[in-house]
Amino acid sequence: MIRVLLADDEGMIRSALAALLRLEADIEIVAECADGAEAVAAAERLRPDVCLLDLEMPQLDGVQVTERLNRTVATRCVIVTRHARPGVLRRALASGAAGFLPKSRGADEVASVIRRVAAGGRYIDPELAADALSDERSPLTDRELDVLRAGRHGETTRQIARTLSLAPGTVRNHVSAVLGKLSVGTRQQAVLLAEERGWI
Amino acid sequence: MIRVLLADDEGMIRSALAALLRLEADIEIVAECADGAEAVAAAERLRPDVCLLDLEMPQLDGVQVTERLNRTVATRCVIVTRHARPGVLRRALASGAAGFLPKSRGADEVASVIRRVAAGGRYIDPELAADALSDERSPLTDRELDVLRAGRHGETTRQIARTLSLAPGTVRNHVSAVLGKLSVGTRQQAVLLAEERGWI
DNA sequence: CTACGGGCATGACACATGTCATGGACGCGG
DNA sequence: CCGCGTCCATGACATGTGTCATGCCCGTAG
Repeated sequence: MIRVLLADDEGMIRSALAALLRLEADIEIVAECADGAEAVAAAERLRPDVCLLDLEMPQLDGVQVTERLNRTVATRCVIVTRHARPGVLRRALASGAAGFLPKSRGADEVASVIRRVAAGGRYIDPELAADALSDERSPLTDRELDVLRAGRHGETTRQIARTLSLAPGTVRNHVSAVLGKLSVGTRQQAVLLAEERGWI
Repeated sequence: MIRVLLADDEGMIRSALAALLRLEADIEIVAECADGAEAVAAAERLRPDVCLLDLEMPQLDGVQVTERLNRTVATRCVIVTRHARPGVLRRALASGAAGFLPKSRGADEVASVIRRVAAGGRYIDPELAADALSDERSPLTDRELDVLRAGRHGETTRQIARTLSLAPGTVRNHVSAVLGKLSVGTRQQAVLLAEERGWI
């Protein structure tokens, strides 16, 4: 019997997957969690064999949950996400995830991925793995990413400067470098692109 | 037997719901669609009793699909969405939807909503309906919303002006009015807020 | 009719933003 | 050691953006 923890902030998909997985004879759902913090707590208490984690969750995202659990519990994590990009996959694997499944795939694949991972194997969505091989890593420097993150929600230059303890001019310079590298004209477009590609 | 069309661009939730609904004795899934255009075409061909439509879809969103179908086919539409806000609910009802269900609700409610709607009733998520009664309508004028939409992805003032055939100064004026009404400092924050509330 | 108010459009002005050239810190290979 | 390249930080300058006062159009109340 494979003991599975399920975490997804979207109630409908969480309960739908739970209902489907309960139909499988060899799978037992031991917990359903709505956010990352809850998932960590439940996993440490219940020690499931496999954790199926949504990437986008409040408190802690799937990658952060995987990082924590890899330190404390002998469980294998599968990360599931809407936005499946090479950059996201890279982050997921770096965190120690044993599996990566885009939500564009059918629900019927979930059970087989869980079985494979529980047996000690890994599962990476094949199509996405191919993309990730043709490696297009972020051309941005660490500092440039910092600035982009700090300005993600339309914060003004001055606010970003204060957040990072920089002169406003420096922030503008970094932003300018980013715009040049990404060939876009405004911050907001740069943010959208970087989010799209999983760089921030 | 209730004949149901299912449309959602996210494969996993679409197939999961389909699998669950197939377990219901009185429900038959006659089509699964991955975008709005496909949903319209299938609905016009198959004439299902109920259409379960995701709001966020490529091509046509759930509201647009509902509008079209209400002109051509005798079917009842239920709109399902992640971002359940009063503004979104209002748009959905205006388009003629018979039901509105946030994705935060459990998958087990879906079947009962379908039955109720198929029987000629309506279903509105109770919690959200309460919010919508404490009517917080958009304080923005039509033109201001146009400008906001045109600048949604970080377009420059000049581009927005060209899109709407306006002088750049006019665009700036509308933007300024929006920022004032929403009490925010930048366009991007205004866009985020308006998207949040379902105004654009 | 006329006065009034709201939405739309515009231009002038102050300020924030993006661009550019420059300099310092650090690591690497000749 | 020295030159080279990269990243980070900064200030001056041009351009774009937000604010404001103004005028037009139109529907409505007096």
